[in-house]
Amino acid sequence: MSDDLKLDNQLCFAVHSTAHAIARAYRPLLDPLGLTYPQYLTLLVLWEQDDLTVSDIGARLLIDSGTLTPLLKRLEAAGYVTRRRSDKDERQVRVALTAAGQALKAKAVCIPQEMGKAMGCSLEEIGELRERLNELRARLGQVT
Amino acid sequence: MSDDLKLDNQLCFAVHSTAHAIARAYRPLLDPLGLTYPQYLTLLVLWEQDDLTVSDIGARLLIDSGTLTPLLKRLEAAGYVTRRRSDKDERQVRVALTAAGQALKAKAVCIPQEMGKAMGCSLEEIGELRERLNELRARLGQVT
DNA sequence: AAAAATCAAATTGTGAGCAATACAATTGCG
DNA sequence: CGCAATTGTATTGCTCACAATTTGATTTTT
Repeated sequence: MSDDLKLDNQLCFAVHSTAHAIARAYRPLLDPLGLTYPQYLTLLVLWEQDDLTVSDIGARLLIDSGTLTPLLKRLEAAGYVTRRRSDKDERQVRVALTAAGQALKAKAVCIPQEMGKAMGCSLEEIGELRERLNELRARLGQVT
Repeated sequence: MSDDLKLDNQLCFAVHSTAHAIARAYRPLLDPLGLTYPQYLTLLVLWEQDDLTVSDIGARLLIDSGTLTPLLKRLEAAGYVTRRRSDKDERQVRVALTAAGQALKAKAVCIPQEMGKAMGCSLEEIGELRERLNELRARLGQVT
């Protein structure tokens, strides 16, 4: 009898459950900012480069417009971003940070350190693990 | 200027996006069985040990009953499991595989090999990565 | 034995996530 | 130029995830 179907032998479950554990660990840090974890990831993208189209953000986060559109509308409702059609190409919606959205970055800078503490491992360990996961994701093929 | 908030420096994003990539990679394998990825994980638990309560399954998968109850109802509607109140403690709902649910295991045995191919790494690599993720998840603290 | 505390599941409400589809704008080709 | 194909976003419908609350059963306390 093979153990291939045992839950504890599945890499997929290790990744899956760790992703959930991470999202849960972020919650107490993000609640005070009124952000969910995917909203935080979206702002990370915009803090790095402002004024992007919906598909730019989707390409960065590897999610599609069906997920992003309602999420961006909630960020807009919260006053952190603006959404307006591009003049050049009216199919595109450009997403830009508001002053409040930019200001939020200052409150967020401490989050990576907090998470680093919660993860309780060295920077080398983190970097090593991150690289392995990125390789794995790349091998699993690109989206869309 | 610190790079702490750069998306590509975040371990959390590597885990998060790899988890999604894995779920997407499973889809073509699970679609023919009429299963979603979380439903597949649930059946992995039951194939290992049948006749568990909802909380037993939740403890194994690290998810709560609010997620599990509707998922189990869908598995019941698909004819793969039965749900009935325990005689001893009527607060508990015992979940058991039907004949169809047990039979499905035979069709699922090839899935881990298929995924192994898609991931394209050795068994040692997989085991190593799995261990590191499990340690990380443990450090992030237990649920509930 | 009755009341209180505890516990298990289900329910409700919000926020994702994706496939499929729709629709308008743009591009490309004859 | 004109039409078809493509592109970018939005919409719909289904599933998953969790917090908070509710319902009902069991155990503990008095």
